[in-house]
Amino acid sequence: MYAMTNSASLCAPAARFAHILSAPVATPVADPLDRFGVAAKVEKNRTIYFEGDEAEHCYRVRSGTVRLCKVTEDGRRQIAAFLTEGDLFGWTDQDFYHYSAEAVTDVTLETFSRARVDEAAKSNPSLGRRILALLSDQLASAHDHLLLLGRMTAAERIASFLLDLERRQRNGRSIALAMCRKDVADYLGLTVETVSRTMSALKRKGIISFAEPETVELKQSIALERLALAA
Amino acid sequence: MYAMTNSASLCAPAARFAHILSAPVATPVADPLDRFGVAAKVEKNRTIYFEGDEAEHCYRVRSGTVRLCKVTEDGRRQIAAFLTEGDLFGWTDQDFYHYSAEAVTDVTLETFSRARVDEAAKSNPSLGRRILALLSDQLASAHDHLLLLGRMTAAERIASFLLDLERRQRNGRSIALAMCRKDVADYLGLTVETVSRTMSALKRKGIISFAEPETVELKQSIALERLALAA
DNA sequence: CGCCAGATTGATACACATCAATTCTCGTGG
DNA sequence: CCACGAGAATTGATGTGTATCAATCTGGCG
Repeated sequence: MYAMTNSASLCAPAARFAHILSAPVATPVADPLDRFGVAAKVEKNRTIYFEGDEAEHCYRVRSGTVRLCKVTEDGRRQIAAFLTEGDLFGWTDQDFYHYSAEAVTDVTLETFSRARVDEAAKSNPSLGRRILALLSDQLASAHDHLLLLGRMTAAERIASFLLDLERRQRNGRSIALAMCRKDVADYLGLTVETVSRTMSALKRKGIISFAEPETVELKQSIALERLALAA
Repeated sequence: MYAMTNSASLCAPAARFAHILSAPVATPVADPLDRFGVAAKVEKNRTIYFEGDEAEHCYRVRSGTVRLCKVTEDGRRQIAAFLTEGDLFGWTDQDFYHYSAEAVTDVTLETFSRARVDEAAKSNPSLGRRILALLSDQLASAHDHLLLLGRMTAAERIASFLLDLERRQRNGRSIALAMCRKDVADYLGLTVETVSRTMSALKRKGIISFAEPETVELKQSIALERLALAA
């Protein structure tokens, strides 16, 4: 286990995975990736790689949550995705990462050298396909996210977000938010205050409930779905 | 050649990166795609395929402009990308298209059967690479677009949009807008009125100029770039 | 206990949306 | 050639959703 705690460039291409926390990626049979992943740990709020770093590695999340984001000179931030167990990121075809990757919580990762992956893909076409499918999924999620940011109201954004989280973590009725309100806001293109107010409003209406900010229960998924009616 | 097969967001930085994974960059020789494309024409404002349709074909734009978009039940629309000559689209790995493709102008296309492409990719690994690079570029553009929609003001959005168009069509100083104001608005997450007002304001300040709505000249690119300072 | 960061709540401001006229462009037919 | 109509673009008046500014409130931790 190497502590990658000292930020700098640990590199991996900016790959934007499923919308939020994804779960799929089940690894039924021998996953070709299982062979050359190198484990790494990253502490909460450390940067895994910076936008613009040379893209030398790709990653898979073992545990914890990762965010992919961009920041403007004047500090505005947009989060493109939250990644969780099983999610791949950094799988770009370009020379430099297009997005920064940061640990939302303490995280354990598997890292893959691009050169090695590239090599492996030559002899194993199914690996190439796998990466293709990955990028394709990420692109689809990004497109949904565009609609959300360009055309949805605050309530609709929150509703979609919560439903998305629920879909990805099938732990009964209650959802664990690994990220703080600011992260949610930067993912949804809102401010913390608006996120907070909107969630309070949903709570007041009995559509959701929560005692601490990081554990939310969906009381009326139907109502939420009605709100999130998009696409 | 298709230096920018890329499509997604117009606010993306020019593709100035060489490829790592892929074959030597500048090999504009015999494109494997040239072999099995079937020509097709689509009239202005016709739909090429609908979101949710089975994804049976992939396309390359020969001439004209195509838009990729999503529409909600209540008619809100988000355009994810405008595509022009040389751009590829519809190259998903999923069974169904996740957005619609429509002709902004009269368009000529080359269509490729997915089955055939899949077949060809098996024997020709460089084709697989090519598609990978394509998706990777589209993803990068989509990420830029997320930042634009989530965190930029109307003026910044317009500025990025115009600069992006300029970058893509190197025809001297003046830019031809193939799309109407509504399309621009739906791409930028604004209303027609705001697009119109913002462009008028830029014109009043002498930063851009135009006699007809569809031909814009950038008088002070520097000022525009200052506005679009994002990323 | 007291500090501090994160979350919530309140008061107010503002950027953009909405509603509503014009104006402009262009195609069509008298 | 001009009147006419229709759709697109522009401009104006007004509304509103969310941002901004500013207090509290809360829970974890030294």
